[in-house]
Amino acid sequence: MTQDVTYHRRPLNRQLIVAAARRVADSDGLAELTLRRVAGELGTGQASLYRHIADRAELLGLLAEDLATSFPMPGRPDEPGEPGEPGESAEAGRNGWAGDAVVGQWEAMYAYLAAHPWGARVIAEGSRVADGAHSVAGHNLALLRAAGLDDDDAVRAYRALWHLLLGHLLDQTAHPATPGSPGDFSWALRRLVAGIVRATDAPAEVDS
Amino acid sequence: MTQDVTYHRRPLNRQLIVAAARRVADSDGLAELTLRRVAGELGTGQASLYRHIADRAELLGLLAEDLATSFPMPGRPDEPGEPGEPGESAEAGRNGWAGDAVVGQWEAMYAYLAAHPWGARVIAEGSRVADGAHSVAGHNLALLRAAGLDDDDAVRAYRALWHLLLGHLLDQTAHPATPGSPGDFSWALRRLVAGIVRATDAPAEVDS
DNA sequence: ACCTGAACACCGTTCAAGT
DNA sequence: ACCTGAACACCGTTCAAGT
Repeated sequence: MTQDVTYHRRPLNRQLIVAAARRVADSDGLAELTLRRVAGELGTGQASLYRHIADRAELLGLLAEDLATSFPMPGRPDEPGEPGEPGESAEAGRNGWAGDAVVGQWEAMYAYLAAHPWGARVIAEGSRVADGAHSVAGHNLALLRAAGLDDDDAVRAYRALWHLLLGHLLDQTAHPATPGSPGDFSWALRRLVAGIVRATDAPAEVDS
Repeated sequence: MTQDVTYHRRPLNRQLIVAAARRVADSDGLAELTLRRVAGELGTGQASLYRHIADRAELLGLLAEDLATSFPMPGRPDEPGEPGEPGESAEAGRNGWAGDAVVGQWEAMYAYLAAHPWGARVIAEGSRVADGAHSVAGHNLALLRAAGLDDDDAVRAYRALWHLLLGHLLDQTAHPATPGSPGDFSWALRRLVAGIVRATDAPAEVDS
């Protein structure tokens, strides 16, 4: 029982490279994520990495995809969400307002990405939208359609929510000492969702 | 007609360095903005720059501040806004809805920053919020208070609008080929402003 | 006193030489 | 056939040597 996992050598596939890169980014930040460092983490030379990845940009893209595949979806049964307090997230979507599920989903995404400060930057810089984000994108579009949006508006709303999240996270990692940021995103998120959802079912309220 | 301006040499103050950096960023992008390139643009050695700036991060900060000082404020008299079509921006704020002025202001800011793709990145990465942004920040807070928000909510709303703008611009520069992005920001902006403004004066509407 | 060419310590990437 | 040490072309930054 000396070891079984931590002594990965030989095969050196993309999985191992991405895992090592994620380890470096989580522990020491994106600035320390150099190919030399990743190669050293795997006990190999830096040139060996180029047999499995095209360049550093592709590695960052794989990292973004790796992160995106495990986005939380607290509304769904088999998804973890926040392990500590599932009550708050589960409550969203049961109440009357159609936007609650959307708010809960994006608060979970915020908490998830806030735990990986490099994530927002990698996704923002990624030349391609992570394909692994398809499942969470589909889930979000379904939530938005359930709130009364048509297909076009659901896509626009998804992008708007994503941009708000991205801007908040990037500003946060750049200025970590700013006061009251955790609640700030929640405040903004609820206003944006309110503006989106009310715009679709409000016309009857306003016109009559 | 040989030249009269383009031949700056000798003094080499911060102003000239920032202007040269801005020229490089505008023409060739942020990736080409190296200290060697800026020094070459000014006809001097790269080491000479360090007598006027501490390091590259400070230069980017000065660049962000330079950009922030000339943010458009279309509602105010002596501010340029969009030189081509002042009618659209001036119209905002005259109509009944209190959010129109806010929407017009942020659409002008979007147009301004979209013309300088490096701007959003430089501001996002800047270790300090550009001090030159104080005037536009004050203007925005005034507009938000005029829309009925108290001081705390005005600050939160300003941050939320800024994050939405930042996320939109960064996503746009990363994926330039995305369809329908110009209208997308306007769509999201109007929903966010609606959610912010209605949340303050809506209670009377909902309760009664 | 002030400026700056050359050097230093990195980085991503490539390639000829190893097995 | 597959891997990799050493080299290449950059980068930001520093410093001793110039004027």
